[in-house]
Amino acid sequence: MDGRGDRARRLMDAVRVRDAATVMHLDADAFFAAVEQRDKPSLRGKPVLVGGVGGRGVVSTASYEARRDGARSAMPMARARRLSPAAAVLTPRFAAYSAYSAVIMGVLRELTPGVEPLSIDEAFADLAQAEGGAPEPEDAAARVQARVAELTGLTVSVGVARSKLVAKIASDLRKPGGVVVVRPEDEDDVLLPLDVRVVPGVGPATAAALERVGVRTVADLRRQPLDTLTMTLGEANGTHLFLMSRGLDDRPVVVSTERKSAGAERTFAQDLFGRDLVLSAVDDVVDEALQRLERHGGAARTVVAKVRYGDFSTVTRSVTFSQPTASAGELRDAARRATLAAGIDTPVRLLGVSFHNLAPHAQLALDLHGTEEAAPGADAPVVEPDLLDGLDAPAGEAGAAGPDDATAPHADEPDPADDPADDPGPDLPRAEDDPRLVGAEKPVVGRPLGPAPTGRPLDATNARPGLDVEHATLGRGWVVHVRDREATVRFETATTPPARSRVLDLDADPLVLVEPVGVTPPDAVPADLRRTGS
DNA sequence: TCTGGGGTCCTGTGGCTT
DNA sequence: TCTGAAGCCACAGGACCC
Repeated sequence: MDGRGDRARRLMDAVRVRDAATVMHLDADAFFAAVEQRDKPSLRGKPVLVGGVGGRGVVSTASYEARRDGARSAMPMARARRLSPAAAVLTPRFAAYSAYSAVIMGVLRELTPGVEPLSIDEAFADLAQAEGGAPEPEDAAARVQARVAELTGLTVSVGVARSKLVAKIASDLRKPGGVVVVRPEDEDDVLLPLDVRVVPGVGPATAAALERVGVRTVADLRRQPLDTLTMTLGEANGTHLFLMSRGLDDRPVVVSTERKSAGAERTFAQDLFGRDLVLSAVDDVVDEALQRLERHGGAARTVVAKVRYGDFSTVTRSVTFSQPTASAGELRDAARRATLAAGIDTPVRLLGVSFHNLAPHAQLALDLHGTEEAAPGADAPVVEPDLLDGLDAPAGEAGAAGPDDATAPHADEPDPADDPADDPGPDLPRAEDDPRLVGAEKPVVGRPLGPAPTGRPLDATNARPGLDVEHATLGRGWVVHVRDREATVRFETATTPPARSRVLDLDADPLVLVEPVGVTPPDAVPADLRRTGS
């Protein structure tokens, strides 16, 4: 065997795969849409699209009914609506999804302490860590499904195998509501015929690169020498796929992972143009990013600004401090500088700000004792001086930010006359049929849309289809649409029968935006999943 | 058809230091 | 003093995931 073959052999020998199917992967089916159907009984069995309801929105999740019409995740919402014209289009309610997610993760933790949440609707569970030894995979999967259904009314798909890779692929094979257990001796039969695109890490670009060397299936992939894959896909990705095609994956189930970054970004309904407008919008995005940062340590050393232009090209620029800082002022300044460094001379579609190299507040207090009010430059980020000048320069004296920045030729202002006054929408919330709703979704230029604040009275400016509201006597319901001072609402919840929609005059019958009702967490319900004697 | 928003990870490049 | 190599780091862009 030559040196290259030796390398591949050493690589394979270094992987220690389990000898039994003890890694479970759980995936909630059409999660966002399923939660909406659960909380809104009138939508059960009907097509539902959850995602951005504005003109530039995309679909986060399509219910299975909408998928039958051809709607898919990541599809532009406008196209999904055309494919599924009867679908209810709803804005995401992350607070509700988080509550359901916590219940599902809790169900897994009843089974084993080794639970690794992957996202809001997915997790790995290490059955080998279960108290009393690993249960039978089919048993464990059935119990998890039953328990999730009992507590949330949702269905989940489960895969169990000896590795994360195969467990994840398996959970996707029989959606929705399926259980697929792949024992080691059956792995090749399951894996080899599959399209390479089912392998996690193979997206459109990698799939296209593989196609060029004749690889379409996992079997094709396995026939490729290690060198071919690393030359085609790079060292890390090539090595990864070489091993994955053989089911060689010994990544452990890790209970907690450290957050690496936190940020926010916003796409505007209309492109922004003009230095003042853009910088004002940056401030709003920074505010959101700072809130996230606060939840993940509170301090950061690197600030990255992202600017996407009207032609969808994207530029990022970063600013790094010598020490982490928790000063909102410093972080905000850095975000503004980085945005200017990226360039805002052409119309801006999206602005993003993210914080990296995170550090906890407490550590920061020691490290940066006394520097909070330090003179400019004491801990100055590394940027070109002309950008620093440009930020504070009076209009017309800006440096690299461009000569026209303070005198933008068409700096849009919010236009009160923009409010349409057309037909009311139909019963189900369909933004394109309800111009008021589209209008409400349009940001005041330079002021991106945030989540509607709860506790506020509902009106045409904060209405989004699907949000929870409460009426003094009619109780809880959800917004179908709002036109002027007239709101269409269905007063129903997860535990009521489907309700007809009602039209209310908001002056006579005010409604308040409220938080979603939670679901009962598993530790509040007596159960013993671990010992059910099989 | 016209492309969200939250992230992680990898790669190529270039500067700095030894 | 100059030069090249190697290692490290920061940066920017891109692919990918849900």
